[in-house]
Amino acid sequence: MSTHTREDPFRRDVLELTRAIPSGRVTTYGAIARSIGSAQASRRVGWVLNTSFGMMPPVPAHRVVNRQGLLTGAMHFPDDCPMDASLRAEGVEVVDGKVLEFERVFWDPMVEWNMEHEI
DNA sequence: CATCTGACCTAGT
DNA sequence: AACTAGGCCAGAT
Repeated sequence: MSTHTREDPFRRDVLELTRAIPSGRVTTYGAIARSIGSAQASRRVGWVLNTSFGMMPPVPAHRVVNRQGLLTGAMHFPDDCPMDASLRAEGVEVVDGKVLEFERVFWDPMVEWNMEHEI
């Protein structure tokens, strides 16, 4: 079974956790990776999200940015649904491809997701 | 088949 | 502060 199927635990966890990010908040590739027990695999998180367009239920991949709050994945979004516009529509301020007040907007899955799920 | 690339990050120098 | 190396691993070359 190849690793890009629904069966892959890493992939499954990335999608599940990303769906848990509240509207108006953002988290990071590294935070997701750490939270699902693959601390070094932040690059893979991006790869999984890149395959998540059009999935049902939807995956709010625009809520995942890099550690500095930069919208490093922006170029992979469709022109009619750009990453920065999607964030602004949720009340997240973005200037020059960067989330303003990143520390305030940051949603930490280690705190807000794992604890809730008693991991 | 080998090597490089990338929606990244940490640790070490 | 500015590097570098290493780790992850699917696709592309």
